[in-house]
Amino acid sequence: MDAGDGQSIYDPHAIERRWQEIWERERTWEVPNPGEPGFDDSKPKSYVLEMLPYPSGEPHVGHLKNYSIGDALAHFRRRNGHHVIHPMGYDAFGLPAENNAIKTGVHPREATEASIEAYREQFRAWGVSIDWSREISSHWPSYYRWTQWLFLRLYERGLAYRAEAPVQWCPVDQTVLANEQVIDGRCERCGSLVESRDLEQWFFKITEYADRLLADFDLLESWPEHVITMQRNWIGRSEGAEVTFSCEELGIDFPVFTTRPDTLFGATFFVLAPEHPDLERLAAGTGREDEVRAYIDAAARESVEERGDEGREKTGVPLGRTVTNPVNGERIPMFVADYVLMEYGTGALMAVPAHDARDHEFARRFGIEIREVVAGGEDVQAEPYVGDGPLVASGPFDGKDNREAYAEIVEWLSAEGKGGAAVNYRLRDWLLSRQRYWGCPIPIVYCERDGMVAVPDEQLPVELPEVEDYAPRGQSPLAAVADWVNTECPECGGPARRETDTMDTFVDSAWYFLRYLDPHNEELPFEPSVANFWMPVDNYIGGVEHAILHLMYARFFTKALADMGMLEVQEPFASLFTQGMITMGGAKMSSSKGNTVSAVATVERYGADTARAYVCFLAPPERGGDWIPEGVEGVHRFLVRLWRLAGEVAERTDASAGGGQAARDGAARELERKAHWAIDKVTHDIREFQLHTAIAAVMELVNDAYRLKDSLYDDPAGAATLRFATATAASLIFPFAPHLGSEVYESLTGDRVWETPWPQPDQSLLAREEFTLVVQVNGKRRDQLTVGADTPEDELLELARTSPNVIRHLDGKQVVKEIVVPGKLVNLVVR
RNA sequence: GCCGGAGUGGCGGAACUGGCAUACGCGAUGGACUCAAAAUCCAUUGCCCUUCGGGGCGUGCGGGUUCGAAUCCCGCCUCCGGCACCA
Repeated sequence: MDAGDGQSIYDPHAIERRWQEIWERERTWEVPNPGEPGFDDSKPKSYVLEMLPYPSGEPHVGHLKNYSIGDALAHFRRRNGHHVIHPMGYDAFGLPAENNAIKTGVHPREATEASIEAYREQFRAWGVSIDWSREISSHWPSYYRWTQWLFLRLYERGLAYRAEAPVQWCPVDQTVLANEQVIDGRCERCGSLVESRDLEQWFFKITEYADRLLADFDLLESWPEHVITMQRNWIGRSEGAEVTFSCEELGIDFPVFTTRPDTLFGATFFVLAPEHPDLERLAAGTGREDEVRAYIDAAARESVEERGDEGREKTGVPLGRTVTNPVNGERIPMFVADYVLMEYGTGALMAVPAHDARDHEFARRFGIEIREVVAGGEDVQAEPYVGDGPLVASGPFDGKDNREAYAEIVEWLSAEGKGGAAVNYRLRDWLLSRQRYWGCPIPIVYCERDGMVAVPDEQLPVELPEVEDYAPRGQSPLAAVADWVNTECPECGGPARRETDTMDTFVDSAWYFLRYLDPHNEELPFEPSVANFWMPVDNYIGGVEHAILHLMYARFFTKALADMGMLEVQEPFASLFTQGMITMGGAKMSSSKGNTVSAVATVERYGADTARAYVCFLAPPERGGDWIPEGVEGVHRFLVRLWRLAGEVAERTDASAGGGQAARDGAARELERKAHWAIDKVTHDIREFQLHTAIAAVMELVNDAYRLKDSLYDDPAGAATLRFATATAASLIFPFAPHLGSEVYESLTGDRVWETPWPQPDQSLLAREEFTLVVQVNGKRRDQLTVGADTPEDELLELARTSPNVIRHLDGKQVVKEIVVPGKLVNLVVR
């Protein structure tokens, strides 16, 4: 370690190993639950959580960034006197491991556990301050036992149900997908075009919570506005009316949802979705059966993307039937058309071509009447008019403003029993069953006598059996495991078959943050009193890609648990921080492009401290940033500078000398002020997640120390200040470079930095003694003067007026206005 | 199409409530050290003009408010993200 000139070389690996061993041996980051030894009632709690990783291969720089941000915050909170819980786990179930198993024959458990080991090793090598006593993994029976338990609680409450529904099917992965997992009509995982199928599936009734999921945004402390907006759009609440049209020939009522009850008199046709269950009945006896059936079949064969393409021409087939418009008794023709979605509203709609673009297009194509009922458009025959105006051709409502008429028509409908106000959501129930192996088994059996029966709690977990063949065949590979599938009915003891579908992995991750709080509980998923102490998560940190799915599912579970009396909070995550993605050469990193940066290699080359500090420094953390190899060098150089400075200061100054009382002036005063400025700045910036400027502030402090150090060594007060400034730099960089921070701090103070309270700035040193007065003439800077902070306004003005540079610009003109901003500038306005 | 977000040097970016635009880092240039190089340290670095005092222009574009605008208002342009036949 000795370079021969009395200076030791910065050897990150040796330093990092040393501190990691101490933290591991002393279990430094373990935190007790209330009532356990070491728990201190007087401390506030802080739950700092990064999204748990999906273990695949080894961690990449995105993980490094995620956990570096979270760890910085965890350290900051601890040193500010909080009990900080900072746990780690693995989202271990899921398709990639299973697809890999199909390809290689390696059991998904084996591949996953090898990967978990790689992650664990990296987290240790990075020096992340994790409470390892709380580690969990979603594929452990001790974890998924409680996933199943929670499923059963939801089942009991009718929040988990089985139903046949048109679902989105991925033909490659041979499984259904949740609505949220279909991106642009393609499977989120494999990219293949998604098909529609009618299947019996398990759902969670998240729609029952739609209103609360919207309303409770108000309870959040700090979430990015755009994430809230995305969720709000996803839930897609629409207010409108339900209106019943009836087909008198067959005696069937067809309620429809509309957001425009004011245009009811303009309905000139009626459309059903191709999946509508009444189509067969409607077509029967009209002579159009074949044509209708052919259309339905064609629609079913189409991919979701093809069908959803907005640009394509409208298609449809007349049904040869009519329904009656309740407001005017008019009989209008019925059609089946694929622009109507079965999943939204009632799967049927009233078409008002004059005032809706889609209906307009369809009407033009099929030669249906386009009847204007809201005046104000140019020519509704050519272009639909969607704006406001007085009603026309609307019977008793003629001449009324359409918005006014809206309310009156809804009232009329409800008085007549023909409908009323209604709300609809874009949000669909959460389809959670998957026809795949590597997931949490659904704890249900089917008995010939008793039908669908829940597995009793004491028989949980329903363990995932071993299989030889993971290939999906349209049903779960579990269906082939005869001695697992065939079981006894818990009610009658008779023969029964197990549910062979497994759960979507998003179920596993919808509650994991609660299991961390009480990970060894064998009676319950968590003890409510313990959870109520730690919850909510104070800071949740992760990628924006989870802005909708995971976050909404976790919110839903939290609300359901609150309704069961197991939680007091309504929202799991008080503050959310979404980090931006690190790119390489401006492009997303991917192994196929060959532009990935290995976190492991970076840590091996520069040490964890450099790698961690760099990912926090390269850009504002919420924004993405491009990985620049020279930038890593720059941060490394800074850490080396701090290291060398500390070595020199430790050697040339005396720890006992100086104290804090000696009078400081000149350079010592300047450096002392800078140190307090840095404390203030870093404290503020960490709170604001401005980690890059926090690190920049420490860089400034170190730069100033370098600039001033040679003038400080000879004087005891100066030497003490230099020592203080260097130790302060170590203390402030500790959240980002914990090993170096610990090492330098200890060498200068003999103390462990993480046991040292976060420094407080001396307010009296933050106030400036003098400042640079900017003098402007007509808003243009003409001079700058260094003046005392307490200089009175009239003196500032006088200084400004007499500045030679200013006089040059005043020359003969008349000063019409003088503006003085204390502590900043003087502006003379001349004419 | 609808809903968000962002445009600042050669590059990543900074600027708390309108008050020195470009902190910090990268890159570049010059110098010191060295036989030399690397490393390190020091200096310079928005563009244009300059008699070296300084002057002009500069935060996507065009207007406006103000003593003063990167910041506020109006109208555009571009890029990124989300949703997208949701009645």
